[in-house]
Amino acid sequence: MSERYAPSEIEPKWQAYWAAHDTFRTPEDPSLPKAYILDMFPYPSGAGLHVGHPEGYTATDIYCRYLRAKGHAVLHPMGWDAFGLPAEQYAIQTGTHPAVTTQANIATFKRQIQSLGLSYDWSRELDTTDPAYVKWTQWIFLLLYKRGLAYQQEKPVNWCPALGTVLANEEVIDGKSERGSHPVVRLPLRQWMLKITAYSDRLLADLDLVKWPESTKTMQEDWIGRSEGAEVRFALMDGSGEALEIFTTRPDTLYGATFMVIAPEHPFVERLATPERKAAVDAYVAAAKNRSDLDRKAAKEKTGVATGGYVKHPITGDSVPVWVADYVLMGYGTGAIMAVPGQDERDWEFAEAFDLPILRTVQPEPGFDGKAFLGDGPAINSDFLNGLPVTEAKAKMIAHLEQSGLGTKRVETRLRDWVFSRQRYWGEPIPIYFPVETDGDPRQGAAHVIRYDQPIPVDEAELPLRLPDLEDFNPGEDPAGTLARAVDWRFFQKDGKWFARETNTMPQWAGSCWYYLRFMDPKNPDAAFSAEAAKRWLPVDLYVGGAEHAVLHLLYARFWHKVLQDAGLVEAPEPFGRLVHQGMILGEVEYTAFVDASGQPVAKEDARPDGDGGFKRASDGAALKVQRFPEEAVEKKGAVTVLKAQPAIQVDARAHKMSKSRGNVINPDDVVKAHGADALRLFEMFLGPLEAVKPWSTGGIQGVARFLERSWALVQKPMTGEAPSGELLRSLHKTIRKVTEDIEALRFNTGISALMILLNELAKADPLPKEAVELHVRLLHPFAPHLAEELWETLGHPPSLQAVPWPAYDPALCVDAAVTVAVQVNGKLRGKLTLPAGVAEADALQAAKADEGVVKWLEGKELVKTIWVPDKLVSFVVKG
RNA sequence: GCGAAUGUGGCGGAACUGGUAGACGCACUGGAUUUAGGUUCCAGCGGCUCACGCCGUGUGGGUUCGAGUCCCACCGUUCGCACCA
Repeated sequence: MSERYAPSEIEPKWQAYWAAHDTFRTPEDPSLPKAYILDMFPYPSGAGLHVGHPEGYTATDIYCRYLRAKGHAVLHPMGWDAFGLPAEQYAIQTGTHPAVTTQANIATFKRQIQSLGLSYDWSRELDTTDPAYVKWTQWIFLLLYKRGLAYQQEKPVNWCPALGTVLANEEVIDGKSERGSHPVVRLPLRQWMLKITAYSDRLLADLDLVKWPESTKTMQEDWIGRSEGAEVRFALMDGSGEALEIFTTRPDTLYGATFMVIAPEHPFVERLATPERKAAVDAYVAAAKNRSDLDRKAAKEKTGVATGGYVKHPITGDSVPVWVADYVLMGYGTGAIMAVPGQDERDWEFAEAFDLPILRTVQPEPGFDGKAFLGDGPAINSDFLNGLPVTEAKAKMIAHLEQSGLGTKRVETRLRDWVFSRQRYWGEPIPIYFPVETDGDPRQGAAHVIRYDQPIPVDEAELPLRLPDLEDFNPGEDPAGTLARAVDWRFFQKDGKWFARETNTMPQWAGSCWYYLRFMDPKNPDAAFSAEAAKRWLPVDLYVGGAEHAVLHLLYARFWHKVLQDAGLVEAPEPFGRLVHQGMILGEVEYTAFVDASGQPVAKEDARPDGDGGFKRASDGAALKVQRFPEEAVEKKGAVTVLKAQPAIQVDARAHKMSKSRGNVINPDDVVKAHGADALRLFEMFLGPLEAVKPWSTGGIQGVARFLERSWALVQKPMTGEAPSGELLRSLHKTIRKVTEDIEALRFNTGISALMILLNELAKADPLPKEAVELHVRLLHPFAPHLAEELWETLGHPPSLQAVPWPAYDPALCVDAAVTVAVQVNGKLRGKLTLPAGVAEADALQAAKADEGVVKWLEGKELVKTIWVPDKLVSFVVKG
């Protein structure tokens, strides 16, 4: 052993020890309480690990090491979400097969993760691109298909020519692809859809069963967007007997419906447009079709045109004019609304813009001077509803509509079915094929028709359906995707007939929808996972991952889980019992100010956005740029930070997201090299609460590195065999309690702080009881496992420390013998007393009154009230 | 615009159900050790004040003997959603 703490020596040593001894293999013993602790598995990008990854991973690692020491059977696996666009794009550019790139990236990620000493059971490692895994992803797809939850639909989708793929709405940001910012156009295409909407009620209701951050639950609720209302039929006036169906959440306001609005894509547009209005309507519809989402968002003014047509009000029988406007969306409800300007802001705006009548049907509260009134109040102008508050009026109207056959109660959700196919190469092939009508060999270019209306599932025995090997990964111009070009793979003969395979592949979400299930039973060749494994391990007890997955991944995985539950494969209704999002680690704080072309700093107040993402000087329009200043060049002045050289110039002090372009990325490899994995782990945990967003600080790591060195030094000191006693004993028990409670609550920053306090005390102890040092090492173990193992060995114990039970504390020893009692007079602190714990009220009051700091504040005053908080505080209220 | 979170020293952050604000660490200052730098150790470190003391948890009000913590209004920052009928 070397003289000094040398992480570069001890860390590889213990990593090798753990690997050789299978220290973290999941115990089979069913008598142990189970704990399934899961990290969101990463996409192994070419950039390698980021300091953000170890944050969540270290948190779960600490928790797992603690639980093992507490005697739990811990399942803590790691794997790779390895399908994905970057590998495919790299393949397109270089011709390297995505599998090759993916495996190389996985190797890098694995090396980096292992260098952090994380306690994964690597025997359960999985990779979503592994055919043995793909087989079961496809199997689950077929399960969905057979349960009627997967269907094909021609859909206008977001076709991105540059990526050669269709993107989900949520993957399109401002009309560009989320990855790569390529332009996106709308195009109708045959798609596989998953009927997630069939589960919307359960996905909503079962959020009550899980311990998740409230914000995440709210986001899922909003995403599902359930609203109750009614479907109402307004008869067409053309004598066809057909009706315009609308959805409303405010059936109580039916009497206030002064006009109707339908979406430009609504099928009735043609029928309702009168000959004299047809040209205007057609022009509006055509314009709406060409408007990008960006334009639609940017336009605040309501636009629309009257069709000239009318429908019949179901109750009053009045003729109601029908308008076309793009503020009504075809994708929600029925694509048609009854406009009630009196109680709806959007309808009010539209009515004002086009001079349409407005009728209030809810009495606004006195003094209300707004426009549309959305609040509660008695119904007015509404015949049989008059006087009823909103909720009752709604119910009464729905009952009336149902009785008279004019409408029905209806629940609408914002959630839409999930577009599940991608026109990509690097994904799981969808295990479906179709009959082909042809006279020749379609592989040779014979004319053929693929009967997409007759899908046939691939036989389970034939799974996995593998991807063909290609040399050219270019998607080409065919939106049907890369696989459409692989004709030898695509077309095949069976019993003399030709068939064509589905050329769409699954989205990246597919693999991550069920990986937590495969981890329970990763090598099973006969099933996705066994029933026993599911019973033993589900649900996941703690799931840690980024908040960016708050909606999509977590909602999709819950959906699949519920389908599997219905199929009898899992019992637990929810996959993830407790969920925590680690906060992002930002780059180091940067100081910036505007400068002009000559490099002269310019005050913030003189800068204006130039409308092009940049800034200009207000006075002369000269272009300004944002310049970084070193920390030494700035100082804090009052509430603001300014340049030292020019205190009139205010600088912006803030931390930014780490990004390659900003050049503020911290590579964990560098930190490990400089300070060791234990220091990196400890520092990331010490930075602040796990859930908080926090800036990295290169200097700050010194603090934890010093702490580790001092822990090392402590163990090199002479020790006594005598048991700890007195205040030291109490400190030890208090620290055990604090660290235990903090680990349970994932409050690692304060837990580490408690260890630092203990170390400071131990460093001063003379004599130094060996037992106390051992306790420090045992408590340190989950946080800095390499050092703790090394010190445990130095102390003369056989490895591994992981096998040593977690220390227990005696609550009786967690209280101090003496307490400090604060004395307040009229709420202000006037003195402090040191008294024995559990002191009687009378004794404390007597001591307080006698305290010299307090006496002068009581003299000559009348004592009105005395408050006694045991062991804490005496408060006197005086008058005069 | 709507929704959620958040605001505490120069910095990251502590503070259990209202009860000693600033734990722990970084940076900084002084001292010891050292040829020197670094390391290590000791001490100090919210602001004002010679001091008694006063002020201080984004701002302004309120409740309370007592508010970082509870209530009301506002401001800033971050995240999410964005015409969802």
